[in-house]
Amino acid sequence: MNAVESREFREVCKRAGLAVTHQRQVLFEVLKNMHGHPSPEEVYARIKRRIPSISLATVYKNIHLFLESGIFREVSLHHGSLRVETNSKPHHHLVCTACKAIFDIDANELGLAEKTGTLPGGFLAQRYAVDVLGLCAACQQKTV
Amino acid sequence: MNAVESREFREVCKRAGLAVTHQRQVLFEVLKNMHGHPSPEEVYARIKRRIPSISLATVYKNIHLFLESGIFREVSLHHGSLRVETNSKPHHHLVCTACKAIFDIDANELGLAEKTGTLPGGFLAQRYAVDVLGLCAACQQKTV
DNA sequence: TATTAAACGATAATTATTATCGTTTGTCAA
DNA sequence: TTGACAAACGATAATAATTATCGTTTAATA
Repeated sequence: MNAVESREFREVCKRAGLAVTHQRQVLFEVLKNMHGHPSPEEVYARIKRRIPSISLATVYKNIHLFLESGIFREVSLHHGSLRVETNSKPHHHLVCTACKAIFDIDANELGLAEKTGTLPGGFLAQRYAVDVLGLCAACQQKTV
Repeated sequence: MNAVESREFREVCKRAGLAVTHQRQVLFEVLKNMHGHPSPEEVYARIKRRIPSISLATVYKNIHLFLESGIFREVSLHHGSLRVETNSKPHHHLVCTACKAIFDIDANELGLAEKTGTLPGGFLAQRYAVDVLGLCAACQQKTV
């Protein structure tokens, strides 16, 4: 990491109220240089090559801090335990980023023009699952 | 459950190649009558009121069978372990329902008209996370 | 450079889920 | 109807992912 990147990282930490530690800095770099959607274990394996003594717990804690601070995002907004969809009508989800509540919205009410058929790359699109992220009415009140 | 519903359930099981058991039938009814996005534990609590001796393992096993057979869906397509998004550009996901692979696609390449601002119900929409479900090129070959 | 809060590493604990296994039940053919 | 056999069941052990705890180390800042 060069001087400019290092300064940037210090800025990022300052904004998030995080101390600048070696582990945190290397994790940041590693994540920036990974591709796709790595799991904490995969990140841990990678960062261990640079800091063999690092703990898996430190990786988890710092990934969470990065997510909370908006420095990185997670792939699935509602990962965690299995949930069954009981609404059989075509619908999408309104996900409140504050309270994590999920509301259903009818597909036609959201009115997206969903392209099915073959997409670039040869992917055959069959169905769209849309999460609209934002704030529910109740949480908008609270944050005012 | 009346005679018509019972016949329907038998049909559903026949199509899925599943035996018609009492536990399975009650689980089916309970799921049909629940709302939202219940977890297996919540379903278990509910079904226990009608079959106190039922095992949590049975609930899990049958929920999975229902999901595999397409009788119900699960809320998140890529639930399970935490994944970090390393692609900082606005993009969406192509999710292969066969091999579970996730490919990124640039938001503008997908070209959805995303309505932000306040939606019906007072939800403040800030960002869209779209999963396009279908089959990747490789899996289309296999299923031919 | 001394103080203090934050972060670290090791690891125990927890949670969600899956596997195992002996017993029971549903299916199907005779 | 019944008997054989596969499927499903309940109890619970095992596993995987994640989080909590706690004594030690390190960074912030006065």
